[in-house]
Amino acid sequence: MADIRVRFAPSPTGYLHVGGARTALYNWLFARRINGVLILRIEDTDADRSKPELTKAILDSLEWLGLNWDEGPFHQSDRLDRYRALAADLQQTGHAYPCFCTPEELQAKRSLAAGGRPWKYDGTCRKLSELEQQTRLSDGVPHVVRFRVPESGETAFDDQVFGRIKVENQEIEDFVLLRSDGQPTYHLSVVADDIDMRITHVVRGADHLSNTPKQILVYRAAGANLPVFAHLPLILGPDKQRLSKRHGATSVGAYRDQGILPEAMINFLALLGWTPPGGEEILSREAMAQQFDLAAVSKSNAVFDPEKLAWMNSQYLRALPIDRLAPLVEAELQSAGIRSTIPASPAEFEQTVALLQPRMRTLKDFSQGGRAFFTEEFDYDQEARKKFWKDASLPGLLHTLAERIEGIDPFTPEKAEEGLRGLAEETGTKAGLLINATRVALTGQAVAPGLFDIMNVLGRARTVERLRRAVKVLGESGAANA
RNA sequence: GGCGCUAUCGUCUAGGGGUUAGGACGUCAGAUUCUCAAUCUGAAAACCCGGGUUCGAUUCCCGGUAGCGCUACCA
Repeated sequence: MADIRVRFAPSPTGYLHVGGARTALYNWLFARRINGVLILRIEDTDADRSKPELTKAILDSLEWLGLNWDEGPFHQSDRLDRYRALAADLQQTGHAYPCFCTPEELQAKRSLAAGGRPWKYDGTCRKLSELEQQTRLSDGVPHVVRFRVPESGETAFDDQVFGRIKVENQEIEDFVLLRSDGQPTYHLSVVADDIDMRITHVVRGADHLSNTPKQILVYRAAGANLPVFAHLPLILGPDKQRLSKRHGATSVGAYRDQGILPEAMINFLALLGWTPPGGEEILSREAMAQQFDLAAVSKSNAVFDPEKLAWMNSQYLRALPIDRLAPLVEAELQSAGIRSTIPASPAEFEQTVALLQPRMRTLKDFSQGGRAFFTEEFDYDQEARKKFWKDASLPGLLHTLAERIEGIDPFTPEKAEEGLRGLAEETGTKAGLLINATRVALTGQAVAPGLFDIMNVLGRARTVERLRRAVKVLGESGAANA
């Protein structure tokens, strides 16, 4: 396997979105599989829309995902001379020509053409005589450089995912290579770079499928060998439209902020368009890299399902060793503005995290549903109150319960359970009623771990305190509700 | 509009000329009982339509339809 070289080439005009992340991932998997080289290239030739801070953000996201690269990042903005030189060569060899049509003229022709739809560049400047070209050039008339597309024949290639693709050359217009300000367009820079960087496999989104014939024409005009192309189906929103802001979170960073683990994100993304031969759903990136195959990539677009991502995340979350999870939870609490003082020691903190771990879907859940385990500043969930705090005997019962628990010494969850069940029996209440009400008192939530496990991590003093606080709250709201 | 590509449960997909069309998420129902967003069990749920080829098409071919992409001095 001689020198396989692939690249991931994002454009810093936005954050790294899930589609781009999957493209990066597939390049990464492909490179790892065959021991190739992955190159990172920043396609920032659109000076107006490219932002340096977005480059930084993209790099951060890649790093978070654990997708490392071997060469780069290279910036296209550093290579402008190279593109201009190639454009000059292509003019030299007759594969390109200067075009003096102004954007306004082109726009006018476009809208004139019935409905403005089927227009393609009419070749006005293609027909210019040598003399006329020279004259305008030396007059300094602004111009672009266009590629001279053959008038007949067809351009075809064998895509690793989509199979054979062919297009009649007459369907392709004389596209722009160099803008009037000297900036290259995508078609020029991408080909120049892929040639110079000796890219052997171009793995990118299917939105480039239709562009590929144009680029092949440039490769040939430049006298370069063609790479292998592999286009990836697109990732769509729930409405089957291309993923965009209105679908909510689409950037990798947004999912990181929502408490998704990078491993889960990677696993989920990998399965959007590819299934390992064995069909397993949960697999490490190493396992993926061992089995990854471009030819097995699906041809149809995939809808991004946040629900399945959340499920996948819960799988990874519960499989995480506690010593790796604890720091993540700590960071989450911090970013949620919770100064965790309740688990007094690292060991207790881990114990609390471990208790919560099996039922959490994202890191965020620790600071939301799990909030009461880390701070006294928590609210009682409205639904939970309605469901479990409606019995009139509760204030009295909780008051008594608090007293009994206070009297347990030494405190153990078993003793607490004995005490609670004893109280229930004496007063002729169902233990469930008391348990559920107490859970709300201790955590503010209807949904939480087993009650005596909760008491165990909270400890006696805090349990008693919260029971008393609940009695107070219950008294106030009881009056209000009556 | 033109050109290109695609089409299996709601979603991600496996499969393939004869199958009970498999799995996963989600949904629903039961179980458990101290809550469920945990766990277990079960259920409903798909081959876009029309032709052709064939003994037999969901699978192969053609057409239609739909969706997506490209159609910029964006990438």
